Amino acid sequence: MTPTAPRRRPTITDVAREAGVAASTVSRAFTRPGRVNAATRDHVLAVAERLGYAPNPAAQALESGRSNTVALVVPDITNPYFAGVIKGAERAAAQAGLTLVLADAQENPAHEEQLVRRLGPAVDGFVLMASRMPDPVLRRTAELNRVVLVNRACTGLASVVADYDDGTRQIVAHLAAHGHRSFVFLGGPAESWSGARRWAGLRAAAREHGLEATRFGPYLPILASGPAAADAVLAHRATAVVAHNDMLAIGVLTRLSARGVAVPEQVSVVGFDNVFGSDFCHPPLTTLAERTEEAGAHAIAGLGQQSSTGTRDTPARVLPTHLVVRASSGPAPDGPG
Amino acid sequence: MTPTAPRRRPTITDVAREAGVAASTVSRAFTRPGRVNAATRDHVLAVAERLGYAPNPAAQALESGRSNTVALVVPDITNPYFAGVIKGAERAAAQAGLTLVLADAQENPAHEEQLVRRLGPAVDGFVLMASRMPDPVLRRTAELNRVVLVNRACTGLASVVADYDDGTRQIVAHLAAHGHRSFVFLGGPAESWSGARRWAGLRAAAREHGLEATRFGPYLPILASGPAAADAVLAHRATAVVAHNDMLAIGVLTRLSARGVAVPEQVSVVGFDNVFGSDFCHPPLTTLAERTEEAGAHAIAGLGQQSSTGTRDTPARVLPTHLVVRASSGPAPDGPG
DNA sequence: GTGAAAGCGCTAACAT
DNA sequence: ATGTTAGCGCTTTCAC
Repeated sequence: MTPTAPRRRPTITDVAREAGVAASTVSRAFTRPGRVNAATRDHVLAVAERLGYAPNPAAQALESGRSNTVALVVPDITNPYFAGVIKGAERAAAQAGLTLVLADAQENPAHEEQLVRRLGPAVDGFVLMASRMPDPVLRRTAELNRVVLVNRACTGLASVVADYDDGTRQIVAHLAAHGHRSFVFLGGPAESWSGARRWAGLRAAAREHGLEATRFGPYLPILASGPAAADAVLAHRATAVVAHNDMLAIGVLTRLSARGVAVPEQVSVVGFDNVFGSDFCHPPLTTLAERTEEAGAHAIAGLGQQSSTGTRDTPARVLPTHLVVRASSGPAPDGPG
Repeated sequence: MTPTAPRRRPTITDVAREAGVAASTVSRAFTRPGRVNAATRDHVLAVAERLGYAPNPAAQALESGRSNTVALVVPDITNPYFAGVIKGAERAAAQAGLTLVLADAQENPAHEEQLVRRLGPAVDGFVLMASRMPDPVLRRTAELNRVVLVNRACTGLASVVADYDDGTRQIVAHLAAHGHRSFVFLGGPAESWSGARRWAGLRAAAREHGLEATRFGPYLPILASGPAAADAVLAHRATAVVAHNDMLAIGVLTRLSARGVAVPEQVSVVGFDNVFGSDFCHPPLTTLAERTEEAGAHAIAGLGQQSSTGTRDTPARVLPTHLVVRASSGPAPDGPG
């Protein structure tokens, strides 16, 4: 049997009364320890500690207009792809003395918009990860908030993006080197900005290398889309397939294995993201890795820059990508290799 | 080139002036739409919309003492194990009109404590997932905040826990049915509450079934601990191994495969958590699944209950577990099966 | 049905 | 070095 509701939180006034000083002195003891007599300060801090006092962030924010809190909005917090970005952002935020709150847009632009509206007044800025909001909404959002986009671009807004042009070139070069003459791209959601960039890059690189590229889809970028995607690949008699992301790629691997198709002997499979699991699926997946932690850290830094310089004219930051070659890709069945 | 800092946020006063009414009317138009003339209300809301006004949560919270925000603190937000809990909590929170913020304790009790202290005044309550804070700290925290624990118990505090007693019994029964006479438990961090519960349950069930149980470790519950753990298992000539969690189990699988040990022919492997990846690792992992989404939802509900009833005397809630049998476990090499 | 005024917890002038 | 005062944006009596 525990007591009832939590007891009232001590306020700065409680501490002041208990310590026999004015509220402003208590405030100073916390925020400008130098500007108060050492003895007084120690006494005040001791009383505060005893009472379990902690400054109310809401009140602080109201006064200063700054909450020292930034929000990171991701499309789906349970998608392992975002783990790296979150980690990187967390570390950078902690280092900058900022509290990071995470919010999940639940793959829903409307929900994302509502989230930003609700959180907006309470935070100092947003990192919008792979935002699905349309450009105009994004721009309107940026009028009232500091914003940095990650893996999404929108003219006039700061962003951090992966170098898909180079990354897709690496993928196509890898396939071409193994004697593949064509490949199939399994596309993700139509509204996905990164999906569009990936396909555009693949197509351009294919042209450079004289490969034929075909797009299938769209597929939901999840394991469960594997069977449909894999069956389409088999029907097309493709020797190589590049999936929108690793989840889809792993789903394809599972289906191919179930249908007795050998990977990479009969079909090579390549994914994007290098997510958790891509190294221990069967066979381990060849995939394009991004510097996700760096992206998260840069995004937070970009936010900080906007605060200090008072401008948001941060150039779009492009982060390198690199192909992680594992066992799921190899020589084309009819190729020279 | 975009403008400089975000423009000042419109306040309730701006809307009031623009709409030609008093601030209190604007407030009512939002919070008690019934108590204001329909025409006035529509006009006010239209003006608010045009100005892009959104109520400042900090100010609302300051006044009412309630923020309609709850915090979910997890030890490591990138650990796929927590994904289900997060999803469940999110859904329940949204349904209850609460904003859910996520915070990452970074596997660090001190950081967790600091987080709770900072966030405490700004939220209506905490869901503490697998908290690593010592009991006394937990109790002190609960004096100032509404708290619900998930997969952690502490007398006097509300909690939602998985039924490890029954779950471990399922695991041991499964191994016994396959003719195993003993197994090795690969333990996780010493301070892990669930780790302790898992081992206690396994030991008790082993006694019931006449199996011999040995504990190794502690190991960090991550993939990278696999080699050390697997080698220990081989040196012990064990026929079955139960790992603290799936990450460790998958790490073990990888090492066993590298060392040419057949699973499950030579060694059966069982994990805990049924995480993302346990179904597509090689071989797919037998593991004890928890109802994680339900746990998250119950935790939020528990918080709501504490608010409405004004008491925190929520009974500990025990959620069933079930063994997902996949290809990593089978008959003992020398057994009857 | 609507407006005026007070106050939530805190900080930043401005005294002293 | 410390106390006093005003005000951040909002809600809530209390008048009208």
